[in-house]
Amino acid sequence: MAEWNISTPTTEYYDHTSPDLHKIVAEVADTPEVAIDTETTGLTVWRDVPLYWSLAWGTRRMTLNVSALPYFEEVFRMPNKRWIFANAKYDTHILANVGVHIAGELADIQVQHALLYDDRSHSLKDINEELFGWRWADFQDTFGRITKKQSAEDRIRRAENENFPLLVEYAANDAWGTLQCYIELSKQLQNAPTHSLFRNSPPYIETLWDLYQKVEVPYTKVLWKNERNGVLIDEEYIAKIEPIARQEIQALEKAINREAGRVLNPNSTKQLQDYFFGKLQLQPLKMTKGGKSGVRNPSVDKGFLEHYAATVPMANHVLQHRSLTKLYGTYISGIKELMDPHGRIHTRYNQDVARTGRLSSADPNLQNIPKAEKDKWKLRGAFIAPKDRELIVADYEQLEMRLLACASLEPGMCEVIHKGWDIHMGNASMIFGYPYEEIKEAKRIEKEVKKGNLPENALTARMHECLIARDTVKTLGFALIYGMGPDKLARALKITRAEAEAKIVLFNDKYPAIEQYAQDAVRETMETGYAFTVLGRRRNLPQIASHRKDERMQAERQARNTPIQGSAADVVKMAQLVLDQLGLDVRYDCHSQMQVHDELMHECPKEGTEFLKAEIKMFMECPFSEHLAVPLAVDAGSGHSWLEAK
DNA sequence: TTAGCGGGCGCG
DNA sequence: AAAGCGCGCCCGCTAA
Repeated sequence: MAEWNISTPTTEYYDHTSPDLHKIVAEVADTPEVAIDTETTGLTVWRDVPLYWSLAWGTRRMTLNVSALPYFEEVFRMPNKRWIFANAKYDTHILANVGVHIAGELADIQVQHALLYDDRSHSLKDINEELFGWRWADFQDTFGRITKKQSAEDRIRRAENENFPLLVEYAANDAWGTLQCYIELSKQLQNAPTHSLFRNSPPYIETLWDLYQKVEVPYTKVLWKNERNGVLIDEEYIAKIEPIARQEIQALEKAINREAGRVLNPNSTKQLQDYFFGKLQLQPLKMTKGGKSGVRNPSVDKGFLEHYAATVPMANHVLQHRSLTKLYGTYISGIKELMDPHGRIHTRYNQDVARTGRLSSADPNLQNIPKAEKDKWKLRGAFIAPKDRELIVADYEQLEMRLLACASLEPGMCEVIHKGWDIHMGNASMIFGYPYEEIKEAKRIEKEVKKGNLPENALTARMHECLIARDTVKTLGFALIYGMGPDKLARALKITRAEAEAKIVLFNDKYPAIEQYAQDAVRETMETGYAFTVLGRRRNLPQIASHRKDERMQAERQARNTPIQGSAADVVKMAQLVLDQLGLDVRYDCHSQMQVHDELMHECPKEGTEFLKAEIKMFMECPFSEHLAVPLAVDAGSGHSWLEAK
């Protein structure tokens, strides 16, 4: 009858009154690997609690009432157990909310699945369908849709009364499906050989199982701690900005309506297109992609608006309106709902979404908060340390460039790094021939002029040339390895296409190993089907053999980029693991609370700041040190807020 | 009323 | 003919 390739034993049910409960507790205590899942009041990790939970091992599957949870407390404290989850961080937050802390290992089938099949969905139900052809009704189909009026708790409570067996079956399916996936995916990981991007690679990664078990499993707990700690938000700071921001936005909207002579919503792409290209008959600079319908329209993006900002008042107004409303919606009016009762926000770090192995961050996304230079309200100033504590912010200096040097072994670039030169100034010197000291001096003078300590004319024409060379080479480096075309490069550098092409030729002439690396990366991906990182993480790129040229070219650019971006992610990940293993939290009350790709933020007692800053810097610089052709460098600062610490 | 998509844009 | 990569969020628009 069943179409799926999986058996589903009869489901057991227990609560605190079940006479056999002590037997189950004893059995779980004797079982080394147990799958577990929770059904909860909602999805907010710092607030919601379990209502039911389910277990599966061997041929047993059961749903338990939350009232049975306390009887397992000792079992959860046992250190040598492996608890198998689908999205381990979520369930362990929910359990921690009722005082249950898991000492054993946190296995996660979503993380496993992401290592093997980076380009597919990693949700529990999708994985089961993919592996076994087994799909059971999801939460919504079982309990009804969660809306503003009907919470997850409401839905489950109703099922409790109306169709209890259905609830019991649903919860047990989740744990059972998780267990079956774990068994299958573990096998597949063990049978998946991999290798490092570098020949002199870390020797401890031979299969994807090694990567999973040695890196990703402990990393889940590190992320859990980061999420749990959260970051303190200065509520007064936000409250002070809010009315000012709202007023500025309203003033701009008034100006826009006056200019248009009617009500014009500046957030509407369509209305803007009508205005600029219909009413004003402006010349489009480029077209949008067209999307599903394939209808390409003239773009009203930032580039277009900036082009007309000086001559068309509306363009200038819309430009300002965009940057203000973006910040307001996301970080001023939006952030309050995400704060816990102690004023902290708890972002979710997603370990299995970015194809390169990077993290992503959501609710809120802490990885795209504006930099201070661009942000008139200085939102980073709202991220603070509590009284008597301090924030330490440490970030890698040009991590991707250093890894590119390692991957390409380009002698010029390696030399620049070994000399301890600033990478972009050094590269500019190597490629355009200006003496390094002269570029450095030009940069110094520029800084003084900007500060107002020196007059404008302190910057000579020659110095100006030096600075242009430095900016050019910085853009060139990123552009070329990732496959940017000469057209876009010309636009980025504000030069002609012919000039851009000449600069590309010069760059490749002086740094030939860079383009060689890129070609090797593409060739390896064509041969193996994968792009590899330093830890042997691999990204499936089947489109590299596509007969469609645009698809193939995109895959080629991804094949160039992934080893660098992914290896950078590996480095930071290893650094976080090392810092966690040092036990800075238990030994010095110093807690990691944020990762922004190449930057880590810790919160510590004020008096420990200087020591801990040095400690963090040292251990961030050490991952893979014996395997890399050039050293890594970390810049660490501290302060009361994110703004001050940088 | 809601879901999904696309445009646009912030970060590294 | 045209070509950086990787994310998440806001908004408007459209379909159901």
